[in-house]
Amino acid sequence: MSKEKLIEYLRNEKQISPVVRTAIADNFNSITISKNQFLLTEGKICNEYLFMEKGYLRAFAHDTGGNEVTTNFYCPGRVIFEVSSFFNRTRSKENIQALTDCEGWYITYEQLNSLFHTLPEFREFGRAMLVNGFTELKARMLSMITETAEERYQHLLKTSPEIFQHAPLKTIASYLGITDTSLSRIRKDLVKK
Amino acid sequence: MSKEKLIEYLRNEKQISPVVRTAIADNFNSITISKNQFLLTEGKICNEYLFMEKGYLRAFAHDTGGNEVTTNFYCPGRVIFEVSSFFNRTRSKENIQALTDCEGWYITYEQLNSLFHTLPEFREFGRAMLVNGFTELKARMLSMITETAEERYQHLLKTSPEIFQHAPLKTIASYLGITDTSLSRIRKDLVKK
DNA sequence: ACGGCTTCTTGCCAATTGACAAGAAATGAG
DNA sequence: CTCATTTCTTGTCAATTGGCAAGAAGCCGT
Repeated sequence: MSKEKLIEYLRNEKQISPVVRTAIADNFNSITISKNQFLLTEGKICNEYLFMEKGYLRAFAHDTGGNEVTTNFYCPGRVIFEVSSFFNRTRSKENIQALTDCEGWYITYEQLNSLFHTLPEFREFGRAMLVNGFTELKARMLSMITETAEERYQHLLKTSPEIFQHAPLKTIASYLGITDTSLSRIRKDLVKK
Repeated sequence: MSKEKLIEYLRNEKQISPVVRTAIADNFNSITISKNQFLLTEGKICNEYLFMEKGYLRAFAHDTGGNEVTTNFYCPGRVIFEVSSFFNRTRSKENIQALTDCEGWYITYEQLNSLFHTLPEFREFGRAMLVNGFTELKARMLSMITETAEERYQHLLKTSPEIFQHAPLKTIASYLGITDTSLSRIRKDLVKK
C-alpha cells in the first residue's frame, strides 16, 4: 500500500507545500488492524495518531451501569485518536475497536511532537483536525437536543449508510442515544410510511 | 482592573515561563460587555479570543423551528470564542450573549496568530484550550446519552449552581435538552423527595 | 406606580421511550 | 454441519416527555 492517499489527505491543508507533505508522510508508519482488534483500550494512554485508509472502527465508553455506549464511528479517510488521552497523556476512558479489517498509517505521540518541531507547517494540520472534530461534535450535540430519535436515525442513514453495513444495530442505537428496542421500532415504523 | 488574573490563568500551562506569560498578557486588551449585549452574532465571523474575568455569558443557536437552543454557559475564568468560526474564518451559526455585565481581556484573530509566531510557547496554551473544550463537550455528549434529564439537571446544579442565579430556567432547559415545562416538573418532583 | 412582557408553573392528553422478557434470525467457533 | 452466542424483533406495561393552553408571578421601562 502506497502513501498516496495519505498525501492526498494532507493536501486538504492548503498551507502545507507539496514537498513538506511528502516529508510529513515519510514519518508515518503502516499499520493493519484486524476485525474486532482494539486500537485503544480503557485505562491505556493513547499513543497513536492514526490516518485510516481502509476499514471501519468505532469508539465506545461504559456508562455507570457498565453498558457499552458508542461515542463515534470512523470511516476511511479519517484521523483517529482519543484527543484527551493523547494530548494530556492521561488514561483513556474510551475504547477504539475495529469493526472490519483496517489498513492505515500512524505516528506516535513522540513522532508527532518532533514533526511539530521540525515541520511547523504540520501544526496547522494538527489544529485543523482538532477544530474539525470539535465542530462535528458540536453539530451532533445540537442534533441530540433539537432532533427526534427518528430524525437522528434518518440523518445518519443518509450521511453514513456504510455504517449500517459494518456495525450491529444495537451499537448504532447507543450512538443515537436510544435503546436497540427503540431503534428497531423506528425502523419498523419507517417501512410502513 | 489589572491583568493579574489573566496571568494567573496562563500559569496553568506549565510550559510557559513567567516572563513569557507577562509578554503574552501584554498583548491582551481590556473589554467590558454589558448585560444582554452580544459578543458574537449569527452570520458574523468570530474575531475575539476572550478571557473573561467577571460575569456570565451563554452561547445559543437556532433550531430549524427558529427556537433558541443554549449550547453553552460561560463562567468567570474561562476562554470564550466560537472555535469553528474563529479558526476557519467562517460565519458563525451561534450567538454569544452576556447574561450579566462582564469584564475581561481579549485578543483578535490577527493578534493571536502573531502571538503564535512571536511566542511559540503560546501555541501550547491555544492547543490546551481546544483540547479542554473538546473533552468537556465529549463528557456532555456522554451524559446526554446515558443520563436521564433529572440526572443531568442535578449534575449541573451541583457543578454550576451560579448559572441558576444568572440564566432563566427556559435557557437552562434547552441546554439540558428538555423543554422548560419538563424542567419545571423535574424541579417540582425533587422538592417532594 | 402602572401596564406590558417574559418567565414559570400546572393540568390534560398524546406520543415517545425504556425496562423486561420471549422468541426468531443471524452469526461465529469448532 | 452443529451448537452456542449474539443480534434483532415484538409484546406489554410504566415512566418520561412534549405540545398546548391558562393562569400566576416576576421583571422592566416609562
